[in-house]
Amino acid sequence: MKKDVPALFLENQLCFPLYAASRFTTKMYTPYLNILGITYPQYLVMLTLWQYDQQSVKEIGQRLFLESNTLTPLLKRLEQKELIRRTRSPLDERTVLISLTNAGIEMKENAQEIPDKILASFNEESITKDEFEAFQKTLFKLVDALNRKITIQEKDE
Amino acid sequence: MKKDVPALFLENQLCFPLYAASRFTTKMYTPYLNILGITYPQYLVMLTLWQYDQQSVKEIGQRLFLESNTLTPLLKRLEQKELIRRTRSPLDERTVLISLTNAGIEMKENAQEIPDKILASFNEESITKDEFEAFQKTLFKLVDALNRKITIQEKDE
DNA sequence: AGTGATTAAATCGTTTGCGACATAAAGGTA
DNA sequence: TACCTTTATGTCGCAAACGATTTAATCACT
Repeated sequence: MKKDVPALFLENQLCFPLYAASRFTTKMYTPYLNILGITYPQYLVMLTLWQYDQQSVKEIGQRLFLESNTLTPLLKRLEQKELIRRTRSPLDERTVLISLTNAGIEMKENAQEIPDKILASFNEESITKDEFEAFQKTLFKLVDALNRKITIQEKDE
Repeated sequence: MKKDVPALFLENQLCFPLYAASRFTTKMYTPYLNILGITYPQYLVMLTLWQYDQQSVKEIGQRLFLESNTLTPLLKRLEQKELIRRTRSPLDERTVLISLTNAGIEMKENAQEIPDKILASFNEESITKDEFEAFQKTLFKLVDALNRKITIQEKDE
């Protein structure tokens, strides 16, 4: 006597909304990022560089949960835009160190206003501050839990 | 005297976790979907067909917030796998009606267990039921709000 | 020093996601 | 009916994601 629709409906209620919300938020950023001439994933890489300065591809990957197969081409595009530099580490020739160019550093100024504008467009929404903070908190826990699960999953193979 | 890091850090706290959570959840499904031989977006399309039966590309797009430029190729792949049929509507030759084949209908049985397994793997997590439900609720509101914003944004152009 | 395992990037192929545009059918109006 | 607009798909090109594999450097251990 298993219920039929509910299961396939219910699951829709976590994974799919996350997928939709993620795509929507990316879209919210797009007009602002177009002005800077970068994409959303490229913006995430710039964020890590603005925050933590020079670091290896590996480290960027650990922060964004991405690997070299995604990052290498993306970083090459940022290099072409002359926002970053890619240099082999003299200490370990395997690692590629990513650092900001002057143009990359300067872009931070113009990027500064983006979070404000995104947040501002939510001011009139029916989501209270408490609700928002609780949401954030659970979201963090979720990302953390998922990250652990995925890591286990990968180890199994 | 603007604070520098916080803004670019704070914004990191909504858009990026959503992006990460979405990618992680997709990854959680992958091993189960591999058995069925479909991808996660293809699974979402199958879900709408299992739930609402025959419908147009447009309708599927409205449910998943996707457009024909994404759906058409994806649907052709599902057609190649003989899970769906694509037929022009006789009433309106512009619309393409998507319906399930027998194989597509049968796959529902095997897909049934997936949500359970995903949920089960969260049982031991430190997220309470109340917390989870509050999270879901806010997530829905967020998707709704974002959807409205995006629609306005697109109208502006 | 020599050699097998590990590690960091990179490459390759496939599928998405999406902006911009094309095509063809249907609707609306003079 | 002729013509203009709207609508539903589809095509194209680019940029992610990501599994699988490759390459080259470093490590670990004898």
